[in-house]
Amino acid sequence: MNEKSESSESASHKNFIEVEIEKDMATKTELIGKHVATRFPPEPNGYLHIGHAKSICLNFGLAKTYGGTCNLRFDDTNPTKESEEYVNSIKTDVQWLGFQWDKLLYASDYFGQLYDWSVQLIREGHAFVCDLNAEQMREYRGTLTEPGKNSPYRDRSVEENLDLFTRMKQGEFPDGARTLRAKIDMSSPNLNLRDPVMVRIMHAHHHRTGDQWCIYPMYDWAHGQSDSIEGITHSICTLEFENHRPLYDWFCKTLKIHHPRQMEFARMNLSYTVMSKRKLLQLVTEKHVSGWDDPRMPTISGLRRRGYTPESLRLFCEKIGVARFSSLIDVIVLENSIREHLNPIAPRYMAVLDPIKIVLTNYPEGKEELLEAVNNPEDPNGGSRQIPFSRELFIERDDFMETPPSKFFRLKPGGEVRLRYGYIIKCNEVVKDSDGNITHLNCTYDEQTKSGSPTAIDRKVKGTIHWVNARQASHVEVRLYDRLFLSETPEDAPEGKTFLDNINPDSVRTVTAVVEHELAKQEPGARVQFERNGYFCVDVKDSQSNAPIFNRIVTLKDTWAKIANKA
RNA sequence: UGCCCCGUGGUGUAAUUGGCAACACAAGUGAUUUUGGUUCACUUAUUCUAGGUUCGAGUCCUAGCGGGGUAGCCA
Repeated sequence: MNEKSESSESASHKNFIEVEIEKDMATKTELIGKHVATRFPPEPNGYLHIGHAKSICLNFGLAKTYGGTCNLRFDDTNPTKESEEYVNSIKTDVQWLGFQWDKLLYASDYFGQLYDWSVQLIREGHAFVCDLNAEQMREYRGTLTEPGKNSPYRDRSVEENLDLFTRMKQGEFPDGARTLRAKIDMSSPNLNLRDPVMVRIMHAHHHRTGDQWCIYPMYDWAHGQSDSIEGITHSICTLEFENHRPLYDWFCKTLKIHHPRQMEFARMNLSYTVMSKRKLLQLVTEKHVSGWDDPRMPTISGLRRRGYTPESLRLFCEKIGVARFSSLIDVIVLENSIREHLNPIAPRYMAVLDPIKIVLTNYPEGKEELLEAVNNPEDPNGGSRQIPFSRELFIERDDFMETPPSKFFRLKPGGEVRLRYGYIIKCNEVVKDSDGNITHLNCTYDEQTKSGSPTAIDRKVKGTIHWVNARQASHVEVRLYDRLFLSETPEDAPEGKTFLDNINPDSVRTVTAVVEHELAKQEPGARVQFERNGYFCVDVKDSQSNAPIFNRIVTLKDTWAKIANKA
C-alpha cells in the first residue's frame, strides 16, 4: 500500500478520503477482494476549470494510489444544457492533464435501466406520479422551518401510477405536466427527502439518445444509480451535495442495489479568480475575455493556452490538499507551481520588452563578436549558444534610472553594471531630445571584464542586466498577462456593483519586444524563460510561422519590486 | 429561521486516533549567485471562545461565537 509515497510527491500525508477508503477496503465485507473504483462525473454543459482539475486529480489519483480504476462518466441528464462540443473538450482536457480513464461512460446509457427501476419503485409503493406544477410543488414543499404537505396525488394506486408513467414516457403529456416522485417524507428536515422529483417530462433532443426519450431523470435519480451500475466503491463529490447523501443512500437501499459510499470534499476557491460556470460564461459572452481559452481564464483550456503544463497543475492540486473546510487558495500557489516546474527545464533567452538603446562609445564601430551564453544554469546538460555583441544594444528601460533610490543595483549615470555574458559597462551620458525624452545612453565598456576571461574575476558589480544586440534583434509580439481581477475575492463586490467591476483593466498588455534571433524561431507551445522577466509560452492559436506570439505565463519572483514598493 | 457540515501560524494542509503541535507556501533576516531568478540557513502559534471529562485534550462532551451548504421539474 505504499504506492502513494512512490509517486512524485514527497512523503505527503493521507487526506481524510484516503484514510476512509483504506478503512473501508480493510473492514467492509462487501468490498473484500474488490479494488477501489472511482469516477469523474462532469455534466457536459461547459468547459472544465481549475476546480475540476482538483476533482480529476483526486479521483484518478485515488485509483492510481490504490491500484483501482477511474471512469470518465458524463452526467448528461439534462439535454437542454448539454452538447457534444462540451463532451469533446472535457475528454481533451482530462487527457491533457495526464489521465486515462478506465471506461468512458454516459448516464444516458442507463436511461433504460433507470426506467425499469422507476417502475420497480412504483410497484413497491415507493414512487408516484404527481400532477402538481412547479409552482404548486414549491408551495407543498414547505420551507426551511416548516414541514411540507403531502401531494394530493401521493396516494394514487400502483395501477394508476404505472399507467400514467407509461404515458409520460410515450409522450402523451406536455413538459412540466407531471413528474415521477419518490415517496419519502414531506416533513423531513432535509428538503431533499421531501418527495423529490425523480423524472421529469422534457420534449428535448438529446445529443446522444436523440428523440428516443421525452422523460429524463433528475441528478439524484441518475447519479447514484450510475455509480452503482459501474461498481463504484467511493463516489466523491463536492460539499454542496452533502445534503443529498441521505437521498443517495435511500435510493440504493430501497432499490437493494450495490451501494457506493458518497464522500464530499470542499471545492476550490482561488484568490483573484471567479470559478462559477455562470460567471465564466458571462466573461465570455460579454467579451471581457476573448473566449473560453483566453489565457486569463481559469479554465483548463485557458491555463493550457497561457502556458501552464499538466505537471504544474497536478503539482498545484497536490499542494492544496483535500479537506472539508471551504478555504481560499492564494493564486500565488498556482503561479509557484508553474515556476517550480519550468525553472529546471525552460531554456533561457534574452528579450527586452521595453527597449532603450545604449551606445558603447569606446567599442569599435562595425566590430561584432560572439559571446557564449548558458542555455539553462539549472541544467548541466543544457549546453550553450553564441550571441552577437556590438556597439549598439538595447537594454530594459526599467534597468536604467536617472535618479535612482538607494539599493538600485542597475544602470545609473556614472554607475556600472554587467551586461549578462558580456562586459561591465559604465553610463557616461544621458542623451535626450528637445522634449527631454531619453533617446539613448552613451556608455563605455571595459574590455578586461569580458565574461569568462581570467581578468573578469578581478572586478565585481552589484547588478547584471540582460540586453539584445541592436542590429540583429528580432521583433516579436509579447502579451503580458496579469491577473484578471483586482480583488482577492471578485465576487464580493460592494452594493450596486458586480464581480465585473473588479476586473483588472490592465490584465493584458501587448508589446513588441526586441529579442534574440533564436526566440523568433520558437514553435507554438514552446515554453522559455526570458531572463529576469518571466516564463513565456508561444501562443498556439495566434502565432504565425516565423512570427511567434509570446504569452507571459508568469513573471519571475521579483524581490526588487518589493523593495521598490516599500520605498 | 430549521437541518447538515466546518473552525489548527498570514495561507493551505498534518498530528501514530487521548501523549513533546509538524510540513509546504507566504512574510522577514542573512549567505551564495554574471538572472534582485535558483539554492541554503535562521525567525514567526493563547489549536475560535467558555466550561466539562481525564494523570494528560487540537483530538471526546456541552454551550456560545464565526464561516459554508441547503427551500430547481439544474448538476
